[in-house]
Parts: sequence; structure tokens; C-alpha cells
Amino acid sequence: MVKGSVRFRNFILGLLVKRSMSGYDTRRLLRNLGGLLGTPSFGAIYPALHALLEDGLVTVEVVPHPTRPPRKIYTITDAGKQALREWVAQSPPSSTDLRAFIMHLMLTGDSICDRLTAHLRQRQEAVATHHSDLEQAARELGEQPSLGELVAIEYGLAIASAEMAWLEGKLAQLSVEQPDAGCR
Amino acid sequence: MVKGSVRFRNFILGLLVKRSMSGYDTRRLLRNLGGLLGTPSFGAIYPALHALLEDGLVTVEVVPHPTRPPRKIYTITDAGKQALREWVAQSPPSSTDLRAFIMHLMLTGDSICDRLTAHLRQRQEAVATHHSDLEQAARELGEQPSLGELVAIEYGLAIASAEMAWLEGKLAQLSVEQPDAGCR
DNA sequence: ACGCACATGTAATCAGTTACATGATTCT
DNA sequence: AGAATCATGTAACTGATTACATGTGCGT
Repeated sequence: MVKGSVRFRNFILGLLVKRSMSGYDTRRLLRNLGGLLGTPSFGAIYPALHALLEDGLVTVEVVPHPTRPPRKIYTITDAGKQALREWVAQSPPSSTDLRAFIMHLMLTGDSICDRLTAHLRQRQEAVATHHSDLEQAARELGEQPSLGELVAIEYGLAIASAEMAWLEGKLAQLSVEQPDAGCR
Repeated sequence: MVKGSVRFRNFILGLLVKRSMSGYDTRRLLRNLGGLLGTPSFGAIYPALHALLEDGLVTVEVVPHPTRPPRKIYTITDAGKQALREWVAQSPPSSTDLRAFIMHLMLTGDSICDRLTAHLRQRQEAVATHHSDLEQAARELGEQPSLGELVAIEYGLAIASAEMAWLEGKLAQLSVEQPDAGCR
């Protein structure tokens, strides 16, 4: 009867690294992020927060309010930071999950550990694989493909190419700016 | 006790437009497409197929095999084509769902209806909105954003830009190649 | 010998959304 | 007046995955 996935709980936990906030705040933050990390409902957020609390990964401070329901400000604990560090370290060996990748980007390079370039390279590999999968698919389409099919594959290919280009550029940029990459 | 979502059933139905095939085949096809349309499991595929059959949107031909379980080849019916046509017509008024968009691309321009440019324009709008949402988020990040946060937003922005560029190019190309757009 | 591709199907379980309850305050 | 924002929470439901049952043939 665990609430939510490990992945989801760590997403929420990841948001709390930057600053303490309420469940309501996490939702707003995620929406403000343009859905880059998804747009979960309260029915997912609150239970996840309760689970984190139960596991001692966060603490609550109840800020009462005269009229509205009291705000519950959640703060990540040392155990929580440790758990996140572990999650970031062991997690996506070859991530095809865009959101998990973005979350990892946000956490690495910040207070967790400077593995930014490592994650970018991993993503590079995953996208390259995806790209060649699509090329393969395009080739196998062979027999009288419809306009729609062609355009769809093209579309996927274009996005993958753009991702690869960006990743390459960013990696080059980072290697110039801070050649001292590696874990503290 | 309906099996699967309308969206998912239509995905499967959409694959059958091009050629008749078994449940096993649909799964392979989707994987070959590099996960562009997702990688559903048999536990989702078979029930969806049964539901389509019950609704008369597909027919089955059981091809027995001496040793292995018989293959069940599903073929879309006229009613199925009609249902798909309707789904494509009414569906995502402003799709933020990449997969649904790709499925629409595949269906339009083929045997369904030539609404390709309309769908591309709709997508263009959705991506533009997403892009400006991210720019807003970047601005609001304000206070001492971490390297990771910056990179994550940049990444989202880069992909959105690439999508917009591709969409613009493709629309220009289509308007030259076939100015006679519009539904038959 | 062992696993993988072929091929279908069901049951248990999970992870999430939707809908509801509660209730004051501010915008239109 | 009516809608939206603030704020938390639970219960019912849905849509999917995972794991299992069943069994042959082929590659290494």
C-alpha cells in the first residue's frame, strides 16, 4: 500500500532540495515549468508527501492560517538528500524517459553532485539509439508509405537530430567553461 | 468494464488501416517505430483488440498453425474506418500530447482525410505556447538558479524551438507541393 | 543446455486521475 | 453574482504494467 512510484516521490523530493514548500506549491511550480516534468494532480502529490514524511525524508512545519486550512511546509532532511543522491547515482543507466532526464539535469550540477556532463553523455547515447531506430523504421517502411507516415517519421527524426545537436553543443561549452568536471 | 482508453484503441485501429495484422505484430511495429507511439504491453493490446472486435470495428481471421498458437489476423472494417475518421476529426483541438499528434500525422494524409496542414498548424500553436511558458519559467527562476535548473530549461527551450522550426519548414514545403489542401 | 522469438491470453497489482468534501477571499 | 485562487485531503475509479500460464522451434 505504498503511495506513488519511487520515481514520482523523488521528483517531489527533488523540488524540495531548492527550497521548502507546500504540496500546493509543488503543483504550481510544476505547472510553471511548462509541464516539463509533468503536471500531477493533488491526488498524487499529497499521498507522496505523506509517504516521504513517513520515511523521514522530509519534515513538516504546520503554518496555521486564521481562515484558510493551515499550510504544511515540507523540508527535505539529510536522509532525504542522501536518498536523492543515491537515486540520481544509480538511476537511468540509459534513460529513454525525458522527464526523468530533466529531473536529473536539475539535480546534478546543483547541490547533489556534479555529474552533469555524465548525464548529458548518457542522454546523447540514448537519443542516438532512438535516432537510428527511426532511420531503420524509415527504411523498413519501404512499400508505398503514405505521406502521413513519412512526415511522422521525419518529425521524430528532426526532433532527435535537434536534441543531439544541442547536447553536443552544450557538452562542448561545458568542457570549456569548467574542465574540472567530476564529483566533489 | 471497457478495455483500454478510446485513445489507445484508436492507436491500434490506426495501425490496422495500413495493413491487417495480429496483436503480436502491432507490438513489434510499435517497437520498430522507436517508441514514437509508445511501447504498450500485451496486457493492453489484446484486450483492446477484443473490444474493437466486439464493437465491430475490426474482424478476425484465425490462421491456425500446426505447432504454435493460431495467429489472429485483425482487419479494420468500414465501421472501423468511419470511427477513426471521426476520432481524427474531433480529436485534439490543442494537442499537447506528442504521441496523439504523431498518430494523427500518420492517419491524415493517408486514407483518412487530408487535414495534414491543419494538424501541423495546431501543433505549431501548442508548441509555441509551451515555448513561451518555458520562457516565463526561466524568467521567474530569477534568484540564484542552479546550473542544473538553467540547463534543464534551456534544454526544453531548445527542443521546442527545433519543433517550431521544423513545423514551419514543413508547412512551407507542403504549401508549395500541394496547394490544393483541404478535405476531399 | 539455455534463452529467445513466436503467439495468445488472464489475473493481480500498481500508479495515477477524477470527483468529491470543506471553506474563506479576491477578481471580473 | 459567479468564478478563480488558495489549501488540504480521501475514495472511487481507470488504464496500464507485471507476472503468470502454455507450448514449439531455432540459434549458440
